[in-house]
Amino acid sequence: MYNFEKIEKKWQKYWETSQVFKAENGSEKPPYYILVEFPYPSGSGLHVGHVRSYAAQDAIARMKRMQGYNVLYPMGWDAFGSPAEQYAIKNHIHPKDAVRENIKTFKSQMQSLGFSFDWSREFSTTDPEYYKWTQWQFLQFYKNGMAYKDKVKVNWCPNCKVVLSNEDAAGGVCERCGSPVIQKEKSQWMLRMSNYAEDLLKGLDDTNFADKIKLGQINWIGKSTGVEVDIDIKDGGKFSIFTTCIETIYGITFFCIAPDGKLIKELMPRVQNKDEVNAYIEETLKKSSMDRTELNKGKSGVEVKGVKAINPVNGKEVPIFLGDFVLGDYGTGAVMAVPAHDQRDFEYAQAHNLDVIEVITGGNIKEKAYEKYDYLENPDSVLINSCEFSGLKVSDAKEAITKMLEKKGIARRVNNYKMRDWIFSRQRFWGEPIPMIKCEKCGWVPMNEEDLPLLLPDVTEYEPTDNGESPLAKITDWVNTTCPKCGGPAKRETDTMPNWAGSSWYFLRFMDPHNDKEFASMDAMKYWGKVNWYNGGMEHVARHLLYARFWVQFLYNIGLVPNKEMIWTRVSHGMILGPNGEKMSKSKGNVVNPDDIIKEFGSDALRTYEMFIGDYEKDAAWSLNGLKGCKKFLDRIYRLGEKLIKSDEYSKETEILMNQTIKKVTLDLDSIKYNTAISAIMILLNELEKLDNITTKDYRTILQLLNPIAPHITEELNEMYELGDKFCNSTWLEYDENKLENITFTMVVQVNGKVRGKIDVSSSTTEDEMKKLALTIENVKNFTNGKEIAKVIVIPKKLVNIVVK
RNA sequence: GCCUGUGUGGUGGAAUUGGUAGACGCGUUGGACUCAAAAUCCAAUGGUAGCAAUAUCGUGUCGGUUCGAGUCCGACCACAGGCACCA
Repeated sequence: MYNFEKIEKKWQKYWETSQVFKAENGSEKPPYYILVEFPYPSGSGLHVGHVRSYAAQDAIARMKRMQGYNVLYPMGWDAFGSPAEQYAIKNHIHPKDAVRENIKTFKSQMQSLGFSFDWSREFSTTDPEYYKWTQWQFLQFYKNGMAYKDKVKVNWCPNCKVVLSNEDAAGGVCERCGSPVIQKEKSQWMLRMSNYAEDLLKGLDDTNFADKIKLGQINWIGKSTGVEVDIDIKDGGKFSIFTTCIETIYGITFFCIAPDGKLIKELMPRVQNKDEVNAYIEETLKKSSMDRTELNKGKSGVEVKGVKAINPVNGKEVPIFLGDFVLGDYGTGAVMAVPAHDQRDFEYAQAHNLDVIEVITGGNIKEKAYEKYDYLENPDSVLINSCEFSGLKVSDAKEAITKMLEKKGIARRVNNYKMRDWIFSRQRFWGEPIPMIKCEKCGWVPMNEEDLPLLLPDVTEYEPTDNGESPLAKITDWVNTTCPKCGGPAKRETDTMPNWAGSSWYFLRFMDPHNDKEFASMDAMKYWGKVNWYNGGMEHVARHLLYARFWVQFLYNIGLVPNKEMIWTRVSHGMILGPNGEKMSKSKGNVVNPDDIIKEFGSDALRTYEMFIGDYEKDAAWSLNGLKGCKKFLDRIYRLGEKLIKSDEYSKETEILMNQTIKKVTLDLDSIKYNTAISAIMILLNELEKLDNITTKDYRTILQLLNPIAPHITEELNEMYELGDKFCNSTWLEYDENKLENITFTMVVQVNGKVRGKIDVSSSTTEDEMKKLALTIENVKNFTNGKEIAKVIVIPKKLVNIVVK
């Protein structure tokens, strides 16, 4: 048992006063930027899950420093957002006061874990010095035509009285409070993210994200390539449809249009069954797009009577239906329906008694639709019932029909994206105020950049208004202002930004956090380059990562950042689950507080355990016994110092293992395999314990290998036994390539692939010798005697497999 | 429904990417030390049979490829996450 409390405090103090972890901009050392998602400083304090990722990145940071890099490992606070606001509403304190307290707690918890953050770069997204630049960047979006105000149908949470982004309303319920989301029209600030769909896809090639993470991005963007076709309406008018399956155009038996789209409004005067249609529209508007697009739902819809569409390829008159599965804001808000070759259309046709016309051979359309996934893979499928295109293969028909329609001037090849523009307004208090002013004469006018930051006022009420306006709307002193353009009376925008805003560029600010001339200097950003490792939760992979990439790409395009992608590798850690294997939560009573663990076992033990707990990228359940095992390991490391003899050579018995372990730990830390790195150190410890004496070099080496993971105890022992420089000022370990191989190896002998014997032989044994030796083993003879040896396979320095008949 | 993962002892997990399955840790059992306990140390520990040597079965299931499969291929099952009438 060592006095971890005293030791840990001592070294934390030393690191703080000596500023060894301070990163220098423009240093001659090669830069290395390690980033971990900055936390939202919640009231409940640091979670053991935070510890996992900070400890992991800390280990890399410490090793990289020893390897001679100028490491930037910063920490800050993502402190805008609704939990602080909700807390403020409940407890009648200003969110900024609550946030200040929470940050204090988080910071002291982090410091008690000895993370090597460069605290000189700390900031919070709620600091006016920071959000000034978030506002400034918004103005750049605006000035470049990328921000606009639009009346859009938005997800409205009646409980929180806020508009939610499409992403925040997943599942048809408010992400924050769980209430059902309804659809409501509201004027919102929007960012033209859809302009970047193609660039965001292409940019993935310039990153080193894992495939599953790239796929997450690709799925969000949701590109589909197809054809937009103009459709004439009988007796005047027309509309467009978008399809990815133009080859089925002769199979159209009806069209389906969005109940919430513009087209139905235009058609209304001609509609015969107005009551029915209106009722259906009203019904649809109650539903979120999530509800509308849910599978296993009745194929609801009504025919729009009195209006017919003309199939452009054969002049047939076709009925038009309203269907809520067609969304007004995706594609053109209208689709062609081909029941023979689309299962959804097929079921719709059955429900509404519509024709089914087969146009591609190979399926059984009496039972179900023969869909593109199937016919595209069937080389025998050809078109039928398609006039001059009948007999063509599907891929040829696709091209031929498209060309024919293009020639007629009624079709265009287009790409559609699921990803929509980013709804950037929130009717909240605790966010960055949007620096826009509405003038009676001039309309929307951006604030003068030199007037930023636009500060949040100090008030006592944070409740949103009942009509959904931000609490800021009630503060008339703040709202009333003058127009920057004409000087006339004007009002400020009262919406604030979403909390994704501040986190979309914080990694740039860390490169130059105290700059009051720019959000970060080009020199600083060029020096640091891309973030080498970005760690965070899997839950942020789709949204946060996409927003951040979009933000950076925009800044790049207006010449303000040096790279189009600023993040090279993204790593996501698995969750730490409760001891029962379930997600930790207060309600389940399975929350582990890191403070308690540090107090009882020390932060080195906690760090070591969380690194040893399992595969870093997978979830793992908390285990007190596992933690105790790691504490025991550190105690043994401590006691190992009792049998030191002075020597700057490795003990002969462990020289090979030493070199092997240095190699393994170095490689494992570089590839986030912390659990096997620790396991290798444990194996080394087991061997060293067997010796009567170990050399000071042995000891220093094992301590240094462990230092990135358990920095306090290793620094202490290194100092106590005067083994050398402090690790935080040392260079990393080298291994000798010539001393990685043992003089003997265990040769495995198989007969027909089954292990029948093992024998230790010299590493210099040749393949022929291995063969001969194999056949001398008694048990091997038992299986080969009297049989014909057909083949002998030799894997050098590993095994011999004898194949007998 | 689609996409992406995952599936290995009592348990957390290893396995050099096709070459000894179960490293390392936990737990359990036995032993040493102790008046006793804790701590520590030593030994054993996938199932079955056997005193043992050893044999046999064994990485979700069923097949296949291979001298050899946890790893590759095909089909399926279960769980987790994501997306979704996206035309």
